[in-house]
Amino acid sequence: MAIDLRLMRYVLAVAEEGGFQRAAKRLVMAQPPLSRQIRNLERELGVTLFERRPTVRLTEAGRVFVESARTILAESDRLAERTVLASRGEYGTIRVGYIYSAVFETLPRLVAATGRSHPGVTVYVRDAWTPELDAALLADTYDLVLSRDLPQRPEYRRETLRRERLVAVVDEGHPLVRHGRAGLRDFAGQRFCHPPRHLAPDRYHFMTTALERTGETFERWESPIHGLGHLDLGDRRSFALVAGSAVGQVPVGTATIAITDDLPALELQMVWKRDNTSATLEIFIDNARGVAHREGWNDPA
Amino acid sequence: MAIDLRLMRYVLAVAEEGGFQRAAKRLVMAQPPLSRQIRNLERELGVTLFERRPTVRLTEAGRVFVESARTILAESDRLAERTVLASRGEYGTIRVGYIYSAVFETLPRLVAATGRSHPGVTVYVRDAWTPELDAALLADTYDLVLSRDLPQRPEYRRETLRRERLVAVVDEGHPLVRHGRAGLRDFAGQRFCHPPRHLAPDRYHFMTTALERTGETFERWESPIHGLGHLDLGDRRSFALVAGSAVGQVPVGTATIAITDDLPALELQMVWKRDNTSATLEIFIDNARGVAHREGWNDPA
DNA sequence: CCTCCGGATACCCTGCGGGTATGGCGATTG
DNA sequence: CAATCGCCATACCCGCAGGGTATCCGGAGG
Repeated sequence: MAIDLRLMRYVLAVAEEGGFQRAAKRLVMAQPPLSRQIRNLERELGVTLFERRPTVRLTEAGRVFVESARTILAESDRLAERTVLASRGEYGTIRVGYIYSAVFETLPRLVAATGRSHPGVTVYVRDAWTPELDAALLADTYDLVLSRDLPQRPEYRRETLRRERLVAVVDEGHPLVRHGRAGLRDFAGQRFCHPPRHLAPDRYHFMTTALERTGETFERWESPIHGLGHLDLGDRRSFALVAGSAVGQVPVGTATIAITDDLPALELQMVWKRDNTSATLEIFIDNARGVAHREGWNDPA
Repeated sequence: MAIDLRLMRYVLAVAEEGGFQRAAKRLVMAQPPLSRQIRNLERELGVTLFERRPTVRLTEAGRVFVESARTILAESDRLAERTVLASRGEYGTIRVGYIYSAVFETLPRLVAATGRSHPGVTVYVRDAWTPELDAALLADTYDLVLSRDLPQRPEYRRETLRRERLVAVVDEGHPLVRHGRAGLRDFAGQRFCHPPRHLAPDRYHFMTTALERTGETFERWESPIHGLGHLDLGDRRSFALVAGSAVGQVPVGTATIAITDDLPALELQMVWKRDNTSATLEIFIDNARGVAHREGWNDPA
């Protein structure tokens, strides 16, 4: 015979009530079977858990038993609760991969909203570049990905989460800063800084065609490192282009300038696999839709 | 009905074997009752734990259940084991208070020996001065105390653990260092540094009488702080007196000099309360006796 | 010495958990 | 496409673990 939760409850009741009769009352049962159960347990373990005379008190071994039993019982109580929550997707983990530019404002909002409405949901987040996100999503390493130009695949479902205008990031001493806004051609001849080209080819294409359409020429500089390396501008004739949600979040020493050109908006998309049936994922997606709606993420700003 | 450990084992078996028949086999039972138990559980929770067609697989909720169930089962397995160990004193906590001078060598040896022979025993240690140790022992805050001159009380049992000669601690540039040994009168006129007098009155008395018996006079300096403050000697005409086990353990910049006077040995005693029936305490005491015997702690060195 | 309180013992009985036989559904194969 | 096989579900039976009632016993208090 193995020790089961019932026996733990019995021992706990006797320990806490300090007597078999009171404990039996609390357990809504008669005293003799309770006494017998505990005696059987003691015989099986070969250990006395209670001194009974002159008064019922825990032995040292009893104290150890009670201590462990308490945590086990507490954990088992939560087991049922958690399982029910999990069936509705309200308990569990969702793994979200995202491109760097989502870290400024979009991702934190989503995580915060999910955490507030569903405290049992853990959102695991990790940044990466587009090719890595694609591979991870395919391999089911992530449940959902926030990206701009993930390849089209039949097994993917995608939804546009946010539309953003471009803004330029420049050194705070840059001559255009005081206007606050500028056209791309105002940057003619200056140095365009961008992230490693092979890590975000579509994005690179989007930006270079925008620059070419101005008819002007630009110097170029490709940052060798991931992340926000291309924002380390270094002088007053360099500029980078990022999504509008970065405004107010760029590194110290830099400033943002709104771009007035009539360009198609940058789209940030949520992408997940059609066959991913996780209810937690559903909840996260619904939440994201709600946030996008409330915050007006569909009108480029 | 509540979820009990048996059900957790069932779910776990089905999850790990990937089928009801194999799981039943592992559980040494027939398949139908197993299926029924799990279906009842699912009904009670109002949650499906397994997809059964086309193949038996865990649902999201099932994964959460299994995850929690694993830790609960592991913990319950340990419960019985720990309880049995505890009945022999081999699992539990013992709280040991000690005076600073035991920290050099004596206490670590005892803790290490106990940890090696009884991995389930946690030794909680705390240093303090004699009056504090006395109060804590009386109040059952500690189970055992290592001290030199605790008051005699009828409820205490005590045993001498170690006899030690005095050694002097001096700055490493002190003129007597190169001899390695000296009589107390060789320190005549120098500054005797000692811990706060009211915190170890008997020790203070022991040392001052030893100094007075030389017929010489000494300057005195009472450190205002606890701990090893009185070993912060500062010049080459100061000395402190400590128990011999401190040799090789004193702060950098200081050195020890053996004292050749024929003085009564310093006794380090274990003291505990007669009515403390903790089996863990017994084990610790037996261990300490063993270490003292093996290390020859009874002949002053 | 008696009483009373509380745990232990003796004995009964019910229902839960497990067994056997069999049905049903989906996938695989000639 | 039919037949077969694998595997889980259903139906029904049974034994015993666990709970109930009645009673005994030991120690503390008056």
